Amino acid sequence: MEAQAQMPGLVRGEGLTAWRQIADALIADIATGLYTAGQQLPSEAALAARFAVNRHTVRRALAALAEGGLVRASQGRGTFVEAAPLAYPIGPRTRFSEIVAGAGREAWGDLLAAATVPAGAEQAEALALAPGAPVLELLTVHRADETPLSTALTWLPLPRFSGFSEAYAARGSITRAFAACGVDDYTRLSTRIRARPADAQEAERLDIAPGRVVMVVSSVNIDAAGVPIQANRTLFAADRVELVIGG
Amino acid sequence: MEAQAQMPGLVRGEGLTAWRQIADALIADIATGLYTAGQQLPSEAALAARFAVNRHTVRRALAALAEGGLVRASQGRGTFVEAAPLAYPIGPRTRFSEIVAGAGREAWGDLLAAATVPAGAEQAEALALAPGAPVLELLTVHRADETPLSTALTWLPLPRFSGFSEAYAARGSITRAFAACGVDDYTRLSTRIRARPADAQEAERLDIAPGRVVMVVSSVNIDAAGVPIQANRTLFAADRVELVIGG
DNA sequence: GATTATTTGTTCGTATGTATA
DNA sequence: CTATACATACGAACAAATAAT
Repeated sequence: MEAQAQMPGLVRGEGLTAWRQIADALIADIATGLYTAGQQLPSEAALAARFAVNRHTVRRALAALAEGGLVRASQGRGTFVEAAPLAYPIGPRTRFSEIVAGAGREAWGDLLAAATVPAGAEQAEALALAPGAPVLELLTVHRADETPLSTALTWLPLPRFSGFSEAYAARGSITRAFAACGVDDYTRLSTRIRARPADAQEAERLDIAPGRVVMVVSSVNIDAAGVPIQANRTLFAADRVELVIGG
Repeated sequence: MEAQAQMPGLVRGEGLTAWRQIADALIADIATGLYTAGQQLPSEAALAARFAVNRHTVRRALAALAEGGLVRASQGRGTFVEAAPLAYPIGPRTRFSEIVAGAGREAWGDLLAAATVPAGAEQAEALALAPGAPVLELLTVHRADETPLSTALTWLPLPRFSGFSEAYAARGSITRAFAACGVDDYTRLSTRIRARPADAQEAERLDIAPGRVVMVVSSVNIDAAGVPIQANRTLFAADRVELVIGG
């Protein structure tokens, strides 16, 4: 055993594991701004050389950072510093597009699928419909500057919102699609929040690793007359969003 | 093809998939109390026989229930009904003891540790103190009928709340401890919600497996005069609690 | 479009130290 | 004291995705 102290600050055999010290060093580098949000870290090979350890040891340290949502690895591209989580106010007038735009980022929603389905028990109750009544089900992904923040399943009562899919696909915003359907204003009636690991499909839609945590926000929106117009189950990537109430 | 309608209510080839109908039937069974929390469901084979479908179809239905947190499968043991999460309203007058009591369960908070520490940057800002000013730091666990629902780190400005630890330990409630310190009313100023896996210590305090998801709720409480009296970081076991806003 | 280089992801194998039964 | 399990670390090779040529 020799040549163990080639990297300043990396002390071997003193209780602190090598990967933990490397992780701390990288955390400090990010905190001090040496690496900034969106920036690519040096390759695993380069970091292994810098700290004079095996590439596996660097990978263990990077895994710890990824666990905390600080960085994200992308096969074939590199490892990148994640942006600080976006503060997402939840209230009676929650609007994804306005929140993202207010943070200086560009908002867009992609329509992945649309189908007419009979309302399940939960959706029927939320929308005050008979169970089995036809509703429009939309699967969407919502991005801020190309980064997916959330994915949602949305149910809309159907005779009324038959043209919603096309309006949403063209405008990329629930608010604007509602406006195109004659709904100028709407408010949030109720919100319920849970959290759990993402399954494989959800993870792919949000561009996160399977098993990472998502916050599940179930809500109901009503129009100015108090009629329920939208039941919603939105999954937020917990690493990228912080829900804010009041304040 | 024959013998496809042995189970009442299961209609094939009518838009509703078989697995969706089976899922709805099981949801109804759980809702009506046929299967109760903690109880083991019939085996997949038994359910396949009951609905006259292949076991794969039952598995698809059970996967949908597990997705929603209604049941949990355990390899080699069986599939069990999960306890319904406690609806936990988050608002300006959030009181743990009242919420739990309102659900017909007994609330109690245990004080695990108390210490006088210098305020960190975050706590100092929340409490409008100078960084490093002495604050009382409490580590608590909150139970409903012996089941831990949450664990919290609480910071209180110190000249004012020197007797808080003893008051809390004796009364098992933040609200009652505040009353003992002369604070008759307080309201929640702001709330921020994140979610992540629990580490080993947190998991032990909440009596959950390490890595299970916790919702991290950071809040600030103010007294009737608008003075910040408490900064708080509460971890909820995501399987046991559903946060509710408005409605 | 095809090729090549770069980068992360995965899986072997080996060795060592540490905590536990 | 021994045996077992687990975590840590190094080495090598290959697979898979991406970017540049």
